[in-house]
Amino acid sequence: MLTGKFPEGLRVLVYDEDFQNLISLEKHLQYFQYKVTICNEGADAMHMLRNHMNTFDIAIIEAQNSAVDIFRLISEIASEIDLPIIITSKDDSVQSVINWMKIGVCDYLIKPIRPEDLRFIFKHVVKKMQVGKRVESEEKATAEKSSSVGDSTIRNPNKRKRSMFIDGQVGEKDQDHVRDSTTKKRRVVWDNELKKKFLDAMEDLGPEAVPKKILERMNVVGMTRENVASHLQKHRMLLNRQKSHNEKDEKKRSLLSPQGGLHSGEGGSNIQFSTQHISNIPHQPFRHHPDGVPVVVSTRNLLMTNQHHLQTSDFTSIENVEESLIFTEEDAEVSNLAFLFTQKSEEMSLSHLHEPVMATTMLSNDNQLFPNQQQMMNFHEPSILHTHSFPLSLTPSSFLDQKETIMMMNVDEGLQQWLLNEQEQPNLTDENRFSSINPRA
DNA sequence: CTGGTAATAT
DNA sequence: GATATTACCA
Repeated sequence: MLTGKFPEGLRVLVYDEDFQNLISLEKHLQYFQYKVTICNEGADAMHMLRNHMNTFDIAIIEAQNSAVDIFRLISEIASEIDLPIIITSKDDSVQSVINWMKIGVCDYLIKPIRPEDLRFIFKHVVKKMQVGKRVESEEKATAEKSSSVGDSTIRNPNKRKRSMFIDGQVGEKDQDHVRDSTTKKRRVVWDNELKKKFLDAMEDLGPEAVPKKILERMNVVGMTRENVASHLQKHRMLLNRQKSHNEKDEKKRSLLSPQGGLHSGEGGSNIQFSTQHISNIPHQPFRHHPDGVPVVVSTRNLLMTNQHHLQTSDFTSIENVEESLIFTEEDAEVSNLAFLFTQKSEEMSLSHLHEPVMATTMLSNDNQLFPNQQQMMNFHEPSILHTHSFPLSLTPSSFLDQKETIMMMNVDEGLQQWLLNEQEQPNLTDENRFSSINPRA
């Protein structure tokens, strides 16, 4: 197998910070008939690998002993896409080699690199292929096993395309270069740039926006129709979620203010309880937490019950927060409250229904929660802090008539931090995502 | 064959 | 959790 002109044309991405090194590597690789792309910017290398998924068969990347970024980059690539990676480094310590091999690079070349080191780099591509082949035959075996049971519901026998190396020769006429060095398609990472292209295409196409056309308009090397379709599916689900949230907000608003005149403009900050009002309520189920900051949260069953029915499915990610924030576990509404605090701003603003709750929290607890008065004022519209804006027709007692529920919550430091930071940094950037990955020295 | 969608796998 | 893949339907 692997006859023909292999490894001629194998596509190699080379990253090295030193331009002279880069040129030298390129020259030698080309001498061995590799198709070389050079790059001396870490960010560029990352970009190429991520956004031009099926463009390379192997990557040779310089690991400067100092650059943690590179480690992160490689870790990321190694885990996200299935590409053989060779590290080049001046560091000839065993530990360094181990560290790199542990995260999945396939080889480690000590600088200075001899041309002979480069000549056989294709072996790693071959190795990957062999692994892929083995996986495939295993798959085939299990497939046969299961089909012998007679599963007539399986319509499409697995005809997935595999590496061109497998079951055949390489380097024949129309195969000017080797594609898909690995078994699987490389995973597309929809970074901001790709998302932007996608959204631009969507906008351009308007109602015509179907995977095929989006793909054309995006014009990203290596992207497939399936990739786009998958992302489109996700994109639509996001839109739906936002839409249904808005609808829910509408419902809540109408429940909050049947007469309609309650909210004054955007955000509809409507119901507020003053600390005084709350403390005047009889039968307060106050509880005390040893080291927690006591917070009185007031809400109405009417609203929360409604929300609960509509949003139960959104409560999947709150378990941890629930424990740390809330010690009144038995009440189902606790979850609703946790929800209010844990939703990302992108998905659900803290306006509408939530503001009253937040406002209550702050009012009853402003000193502890917002040691700095300025911060508190910045967090919410000042208007909601003015309990005097409370409409006469809706006195606290009228809320009590509608079944007032008071709960104690433990607001820990994490929540406070979140409250203070959320507006400034709603999301982690791509660059920060892997900040926890570090080489063990 | 292409697109949409839901379910499931990686 | 994000993407990929698959099944199935139009």
